[in-house]
Amino acid sequence: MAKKIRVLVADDHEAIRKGVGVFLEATKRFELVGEAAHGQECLELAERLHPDVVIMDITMPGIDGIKATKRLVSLVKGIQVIAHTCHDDVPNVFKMLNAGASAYVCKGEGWGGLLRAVDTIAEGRPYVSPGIGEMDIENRSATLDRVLSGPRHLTPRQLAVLRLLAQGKTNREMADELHISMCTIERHRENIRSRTGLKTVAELTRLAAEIGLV
Amino acid sequence: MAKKIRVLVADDHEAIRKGVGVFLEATKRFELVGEAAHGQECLELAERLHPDVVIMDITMPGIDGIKATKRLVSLVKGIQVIAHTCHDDVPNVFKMLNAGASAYVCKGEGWGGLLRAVDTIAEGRPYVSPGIGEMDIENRSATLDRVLSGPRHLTPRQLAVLRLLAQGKTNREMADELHISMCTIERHRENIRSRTGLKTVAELTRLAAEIGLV
DNA sequence: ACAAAGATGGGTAGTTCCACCCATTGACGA
DNA sequence: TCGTCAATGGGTGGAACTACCCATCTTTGT
Repeated sequence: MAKKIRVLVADDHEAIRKGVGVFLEATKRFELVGEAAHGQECLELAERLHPDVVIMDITMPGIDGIKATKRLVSLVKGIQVIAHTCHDDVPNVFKMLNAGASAYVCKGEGWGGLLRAVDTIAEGRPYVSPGIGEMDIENRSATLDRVLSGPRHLTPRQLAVLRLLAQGKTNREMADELHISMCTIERHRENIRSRTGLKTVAELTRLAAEIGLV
Repeated sequence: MAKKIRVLVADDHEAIRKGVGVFLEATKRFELVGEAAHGQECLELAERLHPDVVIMDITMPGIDGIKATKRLVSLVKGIQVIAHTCHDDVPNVFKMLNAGASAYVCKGEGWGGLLRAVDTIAEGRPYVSPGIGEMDIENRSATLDRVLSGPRHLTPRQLAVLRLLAQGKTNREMADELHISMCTIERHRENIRSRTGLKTVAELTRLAAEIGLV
């Protein structure tokens, strides 16, 4: 077997870090080179240790996983980031992938998910846990590409509004649920319309269904 | 082999009748006992010849296939009706099945579909061409049952409006497409709302998707 | 023959949404 | 630093939809 893959784990829960560490060592294929409890520590360790892969949580005190990922990919050449969190909603998946992560593994998937993720990105392909919005990063449709990347992509906030809209919520209900004013909801809907070219609720609902928001 | 199954064909296109006839005779399992070009002729022949199975088109001059089926099943004891048409929309499927048809075969399926239909209904089970709204008459969901049967079922016209609604059409566009006034469209939507309990376009769109209308 | 149900058409008042316009704030990258 | 973009909040006029009311006509089943 070739040289072990050097891994850095960033998670604010010690139990998770230790668990991942035990798993990694048990496979004999990985080497745990460091642990970080927050984004700042993660950046420092990564710069000093130059790991091959960083397993990154999203919710961490201070610099969160999304910001840390953005900085990591421009800071450490060739580093691979695996998002490993319990947030299984689509907006967070894409925030992490857009930030530069190569994989997204739901904690609920267990250790096997991490192993598959590492294997997959080692082949240069992105990986997303099965069951997240029924979406496969490799088989995503042209619609998915159009909506979630490129110049006319939808922002996370817009996706959140689209999801609520597809659930049948009115502007008033969406405003209450997102704790913002109705004016802002209409603004988001306006932007969604101009970017997707779809104006009726029915069309937007089917779009939401296509990309796995409902 | 047991006695041949006696078949009556009702279709306003002669080419279809002859084609079905040739196919039936070729199998050595069926006997073509008569041909009808419209509903009235079909009823008369069926009453006189007492066939085992009637292969019935929907669009026929005078008495159409749906009316003819309703009368046939109460007129000729134990007769089986196979709907055989090019209308592959769900409302027509259910109109025929509710009228008393035992099977629904799309003409696009070819002769093999008819053969499978006869085999299936010979075992006492209903048959519907695969690919029609992705719906299996045996595995239909609770939603499908609720919407298409019972005291709160949707009428064919209401299903038509629901389908157009789910496609993103406005009331005016639906009115033009169905050649009725906007007032009637609103009336249908009102009835759909009261029967399903769903009031937003998003909810109705998802319902339409569930039952295979889109 | 009669009742029930479906389909058709109309009116009116109120609510919601659409399509434009305007602005400020914060974060990020060139 | 400066420009861009996302997110926030606001206004205004018109279009669309909702929730009620009313009716006639046909078909269907009893």
